[in-house]
Amino acid sequence: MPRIELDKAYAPAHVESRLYARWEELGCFRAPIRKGHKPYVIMMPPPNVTGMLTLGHVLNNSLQDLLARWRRMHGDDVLWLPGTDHAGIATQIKVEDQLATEGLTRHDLGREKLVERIWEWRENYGGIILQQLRKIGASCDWSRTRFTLDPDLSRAVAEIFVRLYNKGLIYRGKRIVNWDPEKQTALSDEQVDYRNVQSNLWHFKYPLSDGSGHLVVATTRPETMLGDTAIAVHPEDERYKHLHGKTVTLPLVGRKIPIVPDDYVDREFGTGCVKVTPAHDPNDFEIGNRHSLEFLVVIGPDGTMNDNVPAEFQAFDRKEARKRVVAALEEQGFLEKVEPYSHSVGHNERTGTVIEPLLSEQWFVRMKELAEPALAAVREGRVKFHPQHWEKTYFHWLENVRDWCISRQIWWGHRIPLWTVKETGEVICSVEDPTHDPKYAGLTLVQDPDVVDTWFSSWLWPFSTLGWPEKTEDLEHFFPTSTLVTAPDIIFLWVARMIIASEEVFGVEPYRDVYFTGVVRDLQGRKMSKSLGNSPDPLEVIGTYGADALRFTIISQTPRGGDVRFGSDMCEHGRNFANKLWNATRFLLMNVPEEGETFAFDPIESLPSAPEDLIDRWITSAFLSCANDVDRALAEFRFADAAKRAYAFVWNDFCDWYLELIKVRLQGTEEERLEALRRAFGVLHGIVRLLHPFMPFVTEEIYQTLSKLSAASWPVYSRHASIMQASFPGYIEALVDSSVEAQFSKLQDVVSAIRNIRGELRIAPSLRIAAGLRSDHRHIAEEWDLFSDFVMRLAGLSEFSIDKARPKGSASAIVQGLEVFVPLHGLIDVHAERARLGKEDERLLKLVEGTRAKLANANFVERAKPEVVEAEREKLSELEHAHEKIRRFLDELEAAE
RNA sequence: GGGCGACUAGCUCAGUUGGUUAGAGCGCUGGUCUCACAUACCAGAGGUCAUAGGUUCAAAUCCUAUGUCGCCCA
Repeated sequence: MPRIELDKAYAPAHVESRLYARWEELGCFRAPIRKGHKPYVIMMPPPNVTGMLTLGHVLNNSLQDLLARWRRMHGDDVLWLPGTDHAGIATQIKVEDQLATEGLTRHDLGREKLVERIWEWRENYGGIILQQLRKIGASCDWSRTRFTLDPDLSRAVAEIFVRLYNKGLIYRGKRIVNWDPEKQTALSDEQVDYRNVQSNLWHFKYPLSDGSGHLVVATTRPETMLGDTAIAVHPEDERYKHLHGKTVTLPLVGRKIPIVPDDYVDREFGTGCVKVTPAHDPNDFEIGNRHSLEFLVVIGPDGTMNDNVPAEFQAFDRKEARKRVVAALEEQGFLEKVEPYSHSVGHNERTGTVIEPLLSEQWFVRMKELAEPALAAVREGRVKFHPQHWEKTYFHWLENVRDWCISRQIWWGHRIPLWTVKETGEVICSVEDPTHDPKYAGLTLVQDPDVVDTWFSSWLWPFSTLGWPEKTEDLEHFFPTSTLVTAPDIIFLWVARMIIASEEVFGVEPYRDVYFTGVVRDLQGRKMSKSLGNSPDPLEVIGTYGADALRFTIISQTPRGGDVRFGSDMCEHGRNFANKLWNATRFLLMNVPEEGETFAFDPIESLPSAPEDLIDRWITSAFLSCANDVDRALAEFRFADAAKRAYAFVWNDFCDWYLELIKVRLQGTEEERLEALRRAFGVLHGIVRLLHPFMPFVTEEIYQTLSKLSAASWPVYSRHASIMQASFPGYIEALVDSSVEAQFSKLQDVVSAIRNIRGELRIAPSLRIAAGLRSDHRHIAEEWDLFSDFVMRLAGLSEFSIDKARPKGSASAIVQGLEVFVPLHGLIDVHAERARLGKEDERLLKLVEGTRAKLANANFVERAKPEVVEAEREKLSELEHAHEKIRRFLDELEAAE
């Protein structure tokens, strides 16, 4: 077989799409249902169907893919289910905007046509994001892709609605809702974004009806005064006690409204009197209920003043009405003062429209009792949050949960499955459309015009995607799921509600673990946003650096659940790492025999135990420890730790030390050479499997190369069409040997010490020099003879003398009790060496003194744990020994001068 | 106003239950195109662990307060 040659640098663009296509062809992503295999299931948080890939998605989905690939390599039946969300308001807006360019509104088209149009839009542009996810290597089961408006999922929505309705958990209520006058729909509390707004606080005089003076009220919303139906004061407020039960006459309107005592009033705020507008403020609504006040709606659904106000204000928009009311009050002498004031105002989180609290009839879910099992699930640890502190937020919300307004006055979404019989007023709640039911023949059935909140379908996602309410094989095998990876900002909107739904329907939790990612920010710590233009396009980043680079960088940058600061440049980290791995492979391949018999090696797990060579034993041991650490880190959701651990092993241990060391053996006899190569390839085979979940493409490409080279000789169970099917490196305790690792670290330290001398003394790298090693305690020749070739190679020596006398006038160092020296032979700067030793002398002196002081402290010796004291004593003796030596070397240097 | 989280090298972050000389990557300085990789190699500099108290023989780590920043809720 001809030698396999790799490009000098890894070129991701050449391999990524090819490999991804192959994975799909092989059906690698399809979730199997196999006897004796544990399922491992992740439901992808469905991105909006209007969505485009952002770095947030990259982070989120890279982590999901990491988990999916890792568990798949452990032999689990992995299902990672993708899909999109119909995103009611966002999507409808998108298409309405499109219509607007044609000069049309949704009313021109009518409901049916608009919905048709939106489906059309979805066919053409919807779900681009799912295509984009393929670019990062997402290994989700595309054959099971779901959309929240799919017929199956719609049925699930109707089913849950009917169940809750029949249990009395869904009711129709007249409440203050968050009304968007522009889109003309209600929103849930969670869809409202409160922003601080600079405005004014207006103080108005309301005259007492008996003519005995006036009260002053402060408000940020003058226009609502037209709908005031009371004045409230604190019951204990001495200033106003005598006024309870009296009335004031509302300026501009002339209505007499009562003064009521209510605890809600903050005595410190303003004058301690508040105007009460029960139909336009949630708090006033409560006051209105408590005191049976009139609920007077003065602002209509379109945000203009309605017929319930004096004619001069009717039909004006909220903003204009405010101006006119203030002007009129001022003119008539009711305006006491205006002061600048900043307060928070609700906005539609999607469109930014100012929300109008409005009294209207909506459908609500009664949350209190549904919340109980969901609270218990997390309290009892059946669902675990990572990081755990999010539990507090979860508890706080659920313990104070309010009823959920689920009806939306838009057209794109799941219709509410309720029909009213026009003739009888009977209400039918039914999964099936009853219109054609013979039972109602001859009667007119009118379906509720509203749709449900999008989240009312998303909360079923963990099981509606598996076919519920049908009892499917998928549902049977894959539910409950395993892990949810999502952002904490939807902990209420989605996470809590999924747990609620799952508890309600199945009495079990929808997943065992929830991992909350952080927010991706720019390098200044700002949130990525379109308007700031600080959000790099992930696809461009992939084009520049490669998908593996982006993934690896973002994974190793993610602090546990903390926010990620990200700049595209940072992807160099991942790109360089992929290239490093590539070149390590390239190097080994260059050493494969050119012609003759097929070269064969065994994957690391198949290596015979206890190889003779210390270096082989060391790299094997180090690799297995690393694999074990990575495995554990992943199991604990410490993704960055896992990535960093693997990185450090591959770069420092494998490339910097191991590959450099085996170069000696690669220049030895043919037998030595092949033996060294076989071991090295065995380790590399383990490394690519270890890294595959992090960097799927480059590892697959290398794996394919290794297969081509040698698969014929591998055990059948380790021959795979794709690395995805190979096993994640396991832990073989017998091959992990800490004494070997300790011994090896001596070799490293000796080499480093010589390099340090070379570097500090400015000895040209090309200059081969002599160096030596000795110890006061025992003869070390035997042990170190084996290593001398390696030390010579790594430290650039022409000669390495072991346990021989140290020539006067040497540069020296003490490492692990060993004396390392480099004879100066007059060609080296004595001054520099003195400076170097002086620095070391100072450093050691400080340590020695510090340690002595510690041990001189009777309290320490008495109270600290004996092993700590003992360790401290040992440390002192070592430090003293080293320090003495350095001192002596310094003296010698003086003498030599 | 209430709650949560963060503050460690110029930058981005590690630092497990208090206990060897606080680490890494990038950046910086000096040197190398050493036959895998300059997307690299070798060496080096750089930190009173936000501040002030406290607990302890011992604090980056535990407690309290303060400051700065961020997030959530109202």
